[in-house]
Amino acid sequence: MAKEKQRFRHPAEYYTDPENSIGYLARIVFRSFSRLLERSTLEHDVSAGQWRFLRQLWREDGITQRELSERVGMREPTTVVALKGLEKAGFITRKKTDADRRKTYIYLTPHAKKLELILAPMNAEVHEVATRGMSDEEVATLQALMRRVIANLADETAKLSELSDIKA
Amino acid sequence: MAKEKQRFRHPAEYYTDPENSIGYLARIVFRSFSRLLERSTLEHDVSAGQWRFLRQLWREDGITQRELSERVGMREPTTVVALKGLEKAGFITRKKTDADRRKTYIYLTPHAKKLELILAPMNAEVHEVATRGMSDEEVATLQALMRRVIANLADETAKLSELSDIKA
DNA sequence: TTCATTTACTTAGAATACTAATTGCATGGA
DNA sequence: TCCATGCAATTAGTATTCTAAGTAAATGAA
Repeated sequence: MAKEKQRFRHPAEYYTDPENSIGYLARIVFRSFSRLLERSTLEHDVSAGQWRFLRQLWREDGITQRELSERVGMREPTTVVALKGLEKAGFITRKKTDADRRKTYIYLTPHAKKLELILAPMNAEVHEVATRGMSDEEVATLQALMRRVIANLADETAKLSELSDIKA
Repeated sequence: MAKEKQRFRHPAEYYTDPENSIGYLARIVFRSFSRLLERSTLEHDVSAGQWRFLRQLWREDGITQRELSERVGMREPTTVVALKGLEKAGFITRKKTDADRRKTYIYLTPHAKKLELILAPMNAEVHEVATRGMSDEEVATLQALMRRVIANLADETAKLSELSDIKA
């Protein structure tokens, strides 16, 4: 049992025991979080997907579609579809200018702006629930470790993309 | 600055700063992880979604569709669609028995069984990349904290479901 | 000036996941 | 025995997300 401390690094564990996989755990965290949040937001006709766009617009109103996509971490076709829904539901309006006629600027309607006071605390509540019984340090540790995982995966993805760019 | 240590528990931070939200971070971890894994598995015509079903079947061959759904954490209609794809691709076969003619048992084909040796280590590799530069202890901490978040959210969801059951 | 390239957005088509409703089968109490 | 109830799988319809390919507008180098 001298190697006991090594057990988390043994590859076999990751596929015989999915419950230990960071990817699997992150999926469950994300989905549980989203579903719980959606229980509240749906009462105001806002889905979890729409919530992510609204959250960004509460911070930065009047940005372009492309900027919004980047901030939210979605591809542009996704944003197109989401904005269609948000526009239809009366949460946003789109505006074009003559300065650059390709760009579309997104603005919140007064209704959507008011919703911030109701919806934004809902996320905070779910966050409180999710971190119940955890100390501030533990929460900070979790955030920091997840960010390191994200950075590691982004580095690797960038490295692999470079390689395939060279091949192409 | 006496309250500096409290900053992670202040609700306002969770919606003015999405980057700190556990839900947001988990989403990025999950998606980065899946995409990186898929880069490798797609070379063997296995998508990230299919991989999750195969992984479970490598552990437990011959279970029912319902059991498979539960283990993988998917709803049954999702499993139906996924299995259709897996069957068409020659990874699984379905069998019915007379004992209970409602049930469908899922079996891996010899081809899919062989793929375990190739595909399973790919997950381990991505896991290695994701946790690069982290000590075994840090990895274990991350896993434990995510599990606590999952347990917290599950508790709350169960509590809310009970409440709505009573109302109904 | 002109046209190749880049940028911003859109469309088309697919994969993955859900809820709600349906079908078919099994089972246990009246 | 029979039927209400419950279980297993499916179908139908929708939402969210993606990639690839397309359109229209702006830009910059020859």
